[in-house]
Amino acid sequence: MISPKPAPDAARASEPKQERGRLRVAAILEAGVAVFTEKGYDSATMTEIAARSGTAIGSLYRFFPSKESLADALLLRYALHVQDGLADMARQVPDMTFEGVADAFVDFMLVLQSQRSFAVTLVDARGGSADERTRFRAAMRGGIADILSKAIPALSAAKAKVMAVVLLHMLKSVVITADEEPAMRAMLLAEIRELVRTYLRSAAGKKIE
Amino acid sequence: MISPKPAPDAARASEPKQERGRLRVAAILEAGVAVFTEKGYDSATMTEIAARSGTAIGSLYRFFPSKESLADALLLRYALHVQDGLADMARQVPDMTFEGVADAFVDFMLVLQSQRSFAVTLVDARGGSADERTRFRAAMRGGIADILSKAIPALSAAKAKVMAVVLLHMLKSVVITADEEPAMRAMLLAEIRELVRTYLRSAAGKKIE
Amino acid sequence: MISPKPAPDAARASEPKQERGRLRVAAILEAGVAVFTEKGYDSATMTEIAARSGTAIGSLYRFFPSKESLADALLLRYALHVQDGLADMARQVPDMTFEGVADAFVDFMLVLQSQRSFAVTLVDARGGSADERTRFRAAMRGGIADILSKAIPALSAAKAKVMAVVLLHMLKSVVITADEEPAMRAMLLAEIRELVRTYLRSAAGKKIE
Amino acid sequence: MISPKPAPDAARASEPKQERGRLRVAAILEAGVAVFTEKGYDSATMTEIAARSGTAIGSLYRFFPSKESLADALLLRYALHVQDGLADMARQVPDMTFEGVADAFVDFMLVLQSQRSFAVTLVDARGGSADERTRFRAAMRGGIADILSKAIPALSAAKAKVMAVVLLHMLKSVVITADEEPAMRAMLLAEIRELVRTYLRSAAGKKIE
DNA sequence: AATGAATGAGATTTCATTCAT
DNA sequence: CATGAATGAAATCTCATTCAT
Repeated sequence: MISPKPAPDAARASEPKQERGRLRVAAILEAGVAVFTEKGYDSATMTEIAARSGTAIGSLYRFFPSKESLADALLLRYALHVQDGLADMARQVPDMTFEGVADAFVDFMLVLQSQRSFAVTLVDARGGSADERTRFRAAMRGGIADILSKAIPALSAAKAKVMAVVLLHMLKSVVITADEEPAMRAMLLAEIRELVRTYLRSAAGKKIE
Repeated sequence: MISPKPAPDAARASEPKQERGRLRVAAILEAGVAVFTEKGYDSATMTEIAARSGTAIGSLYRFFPSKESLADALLLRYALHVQDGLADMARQVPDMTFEGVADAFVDFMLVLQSQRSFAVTLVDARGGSADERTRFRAAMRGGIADILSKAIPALSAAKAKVMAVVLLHMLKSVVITADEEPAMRAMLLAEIRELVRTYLRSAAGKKIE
Repeated sequence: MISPKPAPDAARASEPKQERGRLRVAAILEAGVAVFTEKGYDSATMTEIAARSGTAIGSLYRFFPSKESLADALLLRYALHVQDGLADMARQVPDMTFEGVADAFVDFMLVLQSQRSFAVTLVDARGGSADERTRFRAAMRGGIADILSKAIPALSAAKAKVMAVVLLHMLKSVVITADEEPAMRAMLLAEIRELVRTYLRSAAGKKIE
Repeated sequence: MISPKPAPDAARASEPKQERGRLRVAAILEAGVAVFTEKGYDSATMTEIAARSGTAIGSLYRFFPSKESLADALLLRYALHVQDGLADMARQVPDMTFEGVADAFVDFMLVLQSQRSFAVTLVDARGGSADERTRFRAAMRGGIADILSKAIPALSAAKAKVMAVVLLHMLKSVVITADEEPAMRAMLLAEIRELVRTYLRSAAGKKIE
């Protein structure tokens, strides 16, 4: 993340260039999301990403010196976005019931996926460097474990971590329901929602009582 | 990497008519599983599969006239194997408790995955023809729904189908635990096992009481 | 050797936008003429055309995204050239005798063939798309019929068309004489010239007297 | 041409084998004609020829050790057939008018082509060895020149040879008309027939009077 | 002798990446 | 800096021909 604040009254001479660059990068990232999502990492081509973002291939490579680096950047951006969301959620947990937390998890995935489901593609397939993928996974798990700890104070750190992994996997199914027929999808979401509630409840029950 | 489109072709060009041919095909299938698992569908290359199975590239194409046909054949073989396993399980359900059924599901996935986890790769990514993938998914869902219906007779067919989808997704996490460190893996498996039990129990409870 | 089917594509992927590109394309076209002429469509290889034009194979495919598209482009270029020549000839017909017209036809073929005799190869064999070949043939026939109508005004349109087909075929022999020994070739050309004259004369005579 | 006459009362023990071989070869030749005609020399595959003739690929190679040798054999067989026909024609020439001879030429091509038009493919393209092709052409030219000499006794040998080349080329158009629509084809054949008559007549006139 | 499995050079085509303009 | 032409390794697939059974 490049800090976006120049001195407010600095000379504007070089500003437009930077501004243009930022727009260009944004366009590339959007195109990258679109193409990776549609085609998968391997079948996506840098040429198409360049074309869709209205960028010359040479310019694309100026900003992202390799296909992998572009995937990494997308993953990072997505990770930050997810972390934000999870942090928000963590702050609201104290005022929520188990059911509320469970629903919040499912809703959170629904929001994410409506924005970009490509993360599944990139994280679960081989997009980007293994490092970046690992980091991303760790961040998500950490965020979820944190929320779980807050929602169920009796939980040990270890248990929270284990539950986070399982919960994260369960939540992925939310994204996958997008491929189902609408009627089926509705039933699936209801079922998943119920299962997450059950999961949290039972975890709390076991530990608490 | 988009491959030059092959005409839609049968899963297999010609059944081998000699013993030699059968051995060759077996070797190719094993190598196919290995390479698809390691690299994913797109990144796997026919050249590598040929090399690993000690087969000349031309011979590989004699039996599997396209990359897609090889993926389809693997998927089909795996599907048959899974169906067998689920059918076996269905027969034993009458004598089992909920806990027993839940454990059987998890154990079943453990057995499968120790054999070949590539199905996840091939089914969830873009391996093989969409048809074959759809058929495979339907078969798995059907088999699981069947077992659920037998284990919880009060279940409606529709509810069983929905649960099968959710359960199948949960069980996939069993395969994925293979990437975790041994200690973590053990804890995850225990957790998943418990969750599956909880899921079955709550489904039964809701319908029954 | 059947090539993996390409999607039907435009004759040219992208017009070159720089001077360099234009030179490259010219070099490729020349090499294409040479190789197609020597080897025929099927036996000609893109690799050889690239090598002979001093072009990397990837660059060749940048301009002509398939072997067929290259053949089509060559055919089109040749067709335009031929149409020009026939149009020129049509303009001069009013001032010519039958003998003059006959000789002009033969000379026209001699000029064409000294430039590139590959068209016979590409049109009569299976070069390029069937569409392009058909269009080419129609253009040639039309041009010749036009001249015949002008040279022999009494000719019906239908008769002119039939004669054009026959005449065109006869004129092809001019190209083929290139393979004969010089002495033989001279005699053949004289003979063909005489035959074409006879043909025109007899067509005129029949209709006129 | 293998002489087909064994001693009439020789032991029959080995006969069936030879007989089988002859049938096999005949089947291969027919399949060869069909496939070469449909696909052209390059695109025809030995595998398809083997399949269509009900022969194992290994057996095909026992009789014809290369694709070229098969093409040569076909060409040779065709040449003999053509020579026979031309020899027949030569014998009948003394009793014929110019018009009769001209028509006989055209009819002869019609008969040939209805049998196998593949010769054009094989001779004009690159099928078989250059040697065989040259020999074939020479034979046809010789046969035609011979007939011309008989039909027009005043013709010098050299002139007959030249005329044979031109005439042969003209006659090829008969074969090519097969691709035209029926109505057009009829008109073309009539036109060609007339042109051949005119050619012979003018040749006779010039030399005689 | 017959069969068909096996071979591997070579063809077309793609695409990440570099580099001249 | 931007542009897009150029590069070439590598992938998929074919087929004439050989060789083990």
